[in-house]
Amino acid sequence: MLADQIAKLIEEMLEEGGGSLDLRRNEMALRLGCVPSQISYVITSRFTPERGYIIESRRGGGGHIRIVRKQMHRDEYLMHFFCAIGEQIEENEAKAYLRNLLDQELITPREAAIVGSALSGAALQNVTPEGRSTVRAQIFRHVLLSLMH
Amino acid sequence: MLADQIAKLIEEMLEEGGGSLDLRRNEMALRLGCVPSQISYVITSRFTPERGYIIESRRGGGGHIRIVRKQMHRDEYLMHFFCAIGEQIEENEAKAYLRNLLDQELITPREAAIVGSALSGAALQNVTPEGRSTVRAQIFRHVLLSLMH
DNA sequence: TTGCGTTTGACTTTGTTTGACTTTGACTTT
DNA sequence: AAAGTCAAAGTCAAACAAAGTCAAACGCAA
Repeated sequence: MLADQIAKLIEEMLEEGGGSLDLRRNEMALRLGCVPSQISYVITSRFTPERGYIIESRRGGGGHIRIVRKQMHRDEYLMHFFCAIGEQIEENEAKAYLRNLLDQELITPREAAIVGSALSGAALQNVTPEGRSTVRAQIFRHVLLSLMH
Repeated sequence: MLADQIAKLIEEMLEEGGGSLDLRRNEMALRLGCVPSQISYVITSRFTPERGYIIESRRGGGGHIRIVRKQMHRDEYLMHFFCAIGEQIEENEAKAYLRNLLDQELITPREAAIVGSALSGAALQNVTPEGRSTVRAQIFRHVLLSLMH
């Protein structure tokens, strides 16, 4: 299958690039004889943050797509929290998790304060009360993902 | 890419000028083999006030462009951002501010990543698109407040 | 035969490069 | 001084060069 070939190629390139790579979408598509958005598809479906990849890109002349593989050693711990949070989370529950992360020395006190304030009811006052804990969970999970990178 | 080369050169010159520099647009364009307005483009797209630069210039014979990197003091700087953010802020804009905070060493790269992900469109996907930039601004401002303490 | 992952291509958005034209300022000439 | 000249920088829109988005079509396995 096309998508698999592309994924394989990207993996090879990642391998030889020591875990990171810059690619030009159009060029690669041309090389493989496929449509450029196919490359995007493969990247968004296979090289997701959940699977340990960071993607960044730039459009316009001289644009590119950068893929970085983050070595997962003990990020499983963070993943544990990630899963534990679920779809919704209350402020005090979030605070408890943060304390926990702090205890495990997975974040610094300053970082805990930053995240705590981002998740506070005050910061989310413009979100409807019903939506708040969902939004809070979403933000928290993204923060955890960013810690894995 | 041309624009990147120019930006790099300007940064080097800024460095060696201790944070400020005078340049002659035409001369520089000639040196780099590009059209003069390309220099203007780089300056307006990369050395913006938002990223902490002040630009002044004079036309006519003996004209020049002066670029100054401004450094403020911690809380002043944070307060500046706090005000600059206003009621709403787009993701791109927020990223630019974060880069700036990082440059000023008011936050660490890890903290920038954390806040960046908390403010990302993905983290706020459960907020209505219309409300998103308002919520983002609110969160960002609270994070800044937490940095002042 | 339905549903999910895949493939495609039209369209959008973002970023860059160029060049024609305008404005400004210093200097020179009347 | 006023007017003219020329050497800057400024402005702006068009052309170009990417990547992103999205929905429709496709195809296979349950």
